[in-house]
Amino acid sequence: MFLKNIRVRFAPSPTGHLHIGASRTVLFNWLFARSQNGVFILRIEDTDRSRSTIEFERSIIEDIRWLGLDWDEGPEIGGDYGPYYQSERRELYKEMADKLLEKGLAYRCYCTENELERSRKEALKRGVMPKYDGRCSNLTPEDERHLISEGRKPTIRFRVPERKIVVHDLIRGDVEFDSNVIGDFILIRSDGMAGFNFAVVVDDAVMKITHVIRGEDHLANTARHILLFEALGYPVPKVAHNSMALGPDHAKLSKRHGATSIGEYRKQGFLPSALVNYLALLGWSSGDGREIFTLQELIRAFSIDRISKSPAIFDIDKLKWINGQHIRQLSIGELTSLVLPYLKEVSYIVSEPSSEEIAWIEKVVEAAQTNLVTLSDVTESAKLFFEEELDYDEDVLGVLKGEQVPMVLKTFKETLAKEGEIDIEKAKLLLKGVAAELKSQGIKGKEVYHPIRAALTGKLSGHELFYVIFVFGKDKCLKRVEEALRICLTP
RNA sequence: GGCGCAUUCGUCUAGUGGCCUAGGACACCGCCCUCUCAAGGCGGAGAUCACGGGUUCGAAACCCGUAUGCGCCA
Repeated sequence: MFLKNIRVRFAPSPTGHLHIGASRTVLFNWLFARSQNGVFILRIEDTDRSRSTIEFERSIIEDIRWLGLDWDEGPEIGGDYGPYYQSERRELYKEMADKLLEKGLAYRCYCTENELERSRKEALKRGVMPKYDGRCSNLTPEDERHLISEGRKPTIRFRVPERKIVVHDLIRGDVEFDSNVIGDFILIRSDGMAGFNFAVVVDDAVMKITHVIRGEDHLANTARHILLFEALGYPVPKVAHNSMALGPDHAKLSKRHGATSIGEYRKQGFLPSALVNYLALLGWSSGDGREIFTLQELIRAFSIDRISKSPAIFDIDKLKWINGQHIRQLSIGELTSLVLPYLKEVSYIVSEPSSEEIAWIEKVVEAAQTNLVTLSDVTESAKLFFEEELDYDEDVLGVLKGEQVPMVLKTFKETLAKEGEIDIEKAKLLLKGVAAELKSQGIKGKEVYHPIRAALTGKLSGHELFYVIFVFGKDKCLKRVEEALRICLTP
């Protein structure tokens, strides 16, 4: 049933926040690990010290956790294959590079940036592919001594063998590359830091990664990786490259397209379960047409071979729809606690609410639930319940001036006055009763409900009326009806 | 410049040679429900399966080429 001893990893660079594209990759890795009873590893690729920051690292970790994805090895929890920061693995990279140097599979290159740049331009001018020409590949010890005496600091380059390389991609099938299009690339830079391609391979090899699931942008690099795994004497992990996430203009998703980081979606009031659900659908499908999933359900349904090959455009409308679906599946209690921060933000709630207040807020939430697309919509939806003053606009006043209105409101008021505590069922029945009574006097549905809505809310649209009565309670309703009666009786 | 990947309704996708006069979902439109806005239910419109050649009795599906988009290398 399960593949054996699966180990996968997600390896972000802390040079920015966790964005949509990357979070889809984490998700796929995590889902694969969980569905195969495997191990999910988080590794921080902070080799680029100038661009990496601790703030980004924290933000990425926080966002992954918020999405509901946990890791078995990595930052904060450690593991048997650490350290899980590339910046702490310099010695290892050096050791591995030295091994390749010894075996003659790598060599020191003393060319300077300037020299390389010059030959690159020249190649370009001649219309030839600009790749490293291997001029340092056969230096004698004497040559090297001479170059060092000039004060040159060497890089270590991989001696790329002549051969065909076939990448067996789990999503794309076999992809063939010819190594003669790859120049001898840098393993260790002159400052001693490992190059990206070398660090990834060393880490994946030593951490015993069995499956590499990552973005399509690394597909071509995989040819280099395979060469390195073999040179180092490690088994080549299985690879799967999922497509890119694009903006509506088919360009790679970026700031121009609005919110790109997971954190921004969280602030806007998207649920982690909805985001994960949408992300899964963006480039994967269950095959049976099902679209709404919880994380647990995704684990059961997931398989790598159902990941699609073509790039996917991020569609905020569909995300919104899925978010609404997830919001409607929440219990009132759950939704209430999720919505509290938004109510506090606009000062509808100022201090920690008592259990009595919570009970009332839950009523508000119940009324609002089917109207919400994002959690933050609650402030708009619940406005009516938190603001004391009513502002009747033109249309509303028009409705209140209707001929039948005094009678409707009086009937409503008198019926309500006889009631005790009001719950949803009672509110429904009460409205029905009022409507039935007035119907016998020739006043129809709309002429009943509309004025009552206008009187209670000052609006002509909004929540189901019985919710309004339920949330307001008897006294507030009576007060508002009396106010409205005064208005409609004033000529 | 070379190499690689991709291409089915506006968008995400189903589709692994006959079930495809191409199915579903979002968005859009209409109807129902209803005091209203949503939600929900029902229905509609929307894809010459990028294009051109083949292979085959039969192709969205397999092969070749072209175009476009994207990526990688430096």
